[in-house]
Amino acid sequence: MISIKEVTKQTGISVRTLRYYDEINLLPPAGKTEGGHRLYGEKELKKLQEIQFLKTLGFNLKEISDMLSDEDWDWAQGLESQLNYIMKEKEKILEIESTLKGLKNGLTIDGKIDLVYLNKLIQLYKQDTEKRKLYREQYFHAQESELLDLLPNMNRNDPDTLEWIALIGQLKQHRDKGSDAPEIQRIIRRIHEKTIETFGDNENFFDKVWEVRKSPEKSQKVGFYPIEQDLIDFFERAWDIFMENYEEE
Amino acid sequence: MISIKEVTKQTGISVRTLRYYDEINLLPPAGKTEGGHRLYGEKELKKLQEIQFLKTLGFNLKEISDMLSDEDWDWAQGLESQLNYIMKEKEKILEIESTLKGLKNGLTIDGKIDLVYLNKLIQLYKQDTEKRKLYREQYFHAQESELLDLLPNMNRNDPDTLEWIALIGQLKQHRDKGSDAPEIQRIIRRIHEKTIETFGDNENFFDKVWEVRKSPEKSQKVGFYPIEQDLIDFFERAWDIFMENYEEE
DNA sequence: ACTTGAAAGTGACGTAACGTAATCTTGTAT
DNA sequence: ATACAAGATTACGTTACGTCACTTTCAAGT
Repeated sequence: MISIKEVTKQTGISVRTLRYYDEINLLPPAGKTEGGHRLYGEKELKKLQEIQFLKTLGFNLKEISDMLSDEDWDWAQGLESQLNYIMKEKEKILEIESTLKGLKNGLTIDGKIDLVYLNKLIQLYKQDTEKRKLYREQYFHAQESELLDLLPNMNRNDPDTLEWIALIGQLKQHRDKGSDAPEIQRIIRRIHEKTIETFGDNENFFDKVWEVRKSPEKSQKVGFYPIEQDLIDFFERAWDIFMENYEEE
Repeated sequence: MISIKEVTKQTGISVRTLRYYDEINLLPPAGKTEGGHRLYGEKELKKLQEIQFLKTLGFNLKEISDMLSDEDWDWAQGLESQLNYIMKEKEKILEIESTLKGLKNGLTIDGKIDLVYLNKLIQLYKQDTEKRKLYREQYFHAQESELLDLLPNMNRNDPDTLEWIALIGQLKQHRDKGSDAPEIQRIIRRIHEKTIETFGDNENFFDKVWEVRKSPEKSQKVGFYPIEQDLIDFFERAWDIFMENYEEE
């Protein structure tokens, strides 16, 4: 029989917790002193460890109580349903993660956030996975469709995507300097390089992407992140200027 | 100006929720009727949508309140820290998932669960990833080490692992029938087939695995799931019988 | 035996975001 | 004018404890 203090020392579990477990009858102490101080034995220590372990599995105290008190508890069933629950939680978390990343990327590009608009966009995105796929396949071949995923994807967070997004963001930032300004042309050069790195010299594909990109409706249907029309126009002008100089060399 | 009922119709949000948002001053109604009934306008509807959206991102109402009331809210920072938080939650969930799967598999093999023992095992497993790797490399070559992961791994849930586990479980179930019983020999035959499917005819490797498997200490160091000694012995006898008949053919 | 400080006891309130009564008042359609 | 739906207020329940506030018990030293 050891004191409550000893238990907390050995297990790291707080006094309050032990009192609470006593209160809800999950783990009553083995006995009490005359003065009413709780005393615990080996059996209780073991049960305490079991409780802690089951807690790490995400069970709540009620469930744990049932499991440990019911001699005929159906572990297979219990674990299965807990796993189901956890898988659903995982799905939720993964969705949140991808939405957050999308938001971050959108913020980098736009500098501000229209929450309601983005919400709609995301709802749309979730619902229409199938439709979007069909629409994509109309415009692009199977191989090309894979290439599409290399474009800024909003929901990814890898260095590659980040650079695309950073480039578009920079473009926007310096837009007021005019499409032939050296800063702009430097950015365009990098975009050009990156395009070649990413897509090789698949010119045809690049043109197709550009055609879709230029139409907001088509962009939405394929699932591109929306970029303001005037930024797209601005980019096109800057791009043309760059290509003229580029071809002269 | 629309009534509270209209709002719930349009948004699906409960009356209680709206009252609560009013109470904590997150979303006060645009006005009230003489009798004190709440009235909402377009602005409030939009804000409500924003709140709902931010809630799906895992923010709590206090945070949302701050974000929406502070004109200079640092979205980049806020999203970043929320993403951090979510990533930690994801880690937790993933750990729970893998532990639950391990438990399920252990249950299939043993038919019962010693929670404290398993807890220790899992703690050990988490701590000693590095040590285990080193130990593995002493016994097995690099390529072989990859093959090891094809063995029943406790924390995986793919059909392949499940079949290994089912086979071991069946073996245990019918152990009382003796190592030469037809049921046992059928199971062994399947194990033999599966071994060849998995490892090809890398006999040398299989012998090494077997050597480690036969020693509980070595098994633990390499990270194999613990199987009772007498089950291993039983399997060895059954295996020998099978191989004799097999080689005669 | 007496004192004293640490350890333990028992309430009771707070947390997050509402759900769920219970009871009373207001709005509105007939 | 009346009836019935919709709304208001108040308050308790939920989870797993943390954190006071105040009182009592324990163990050690004198």
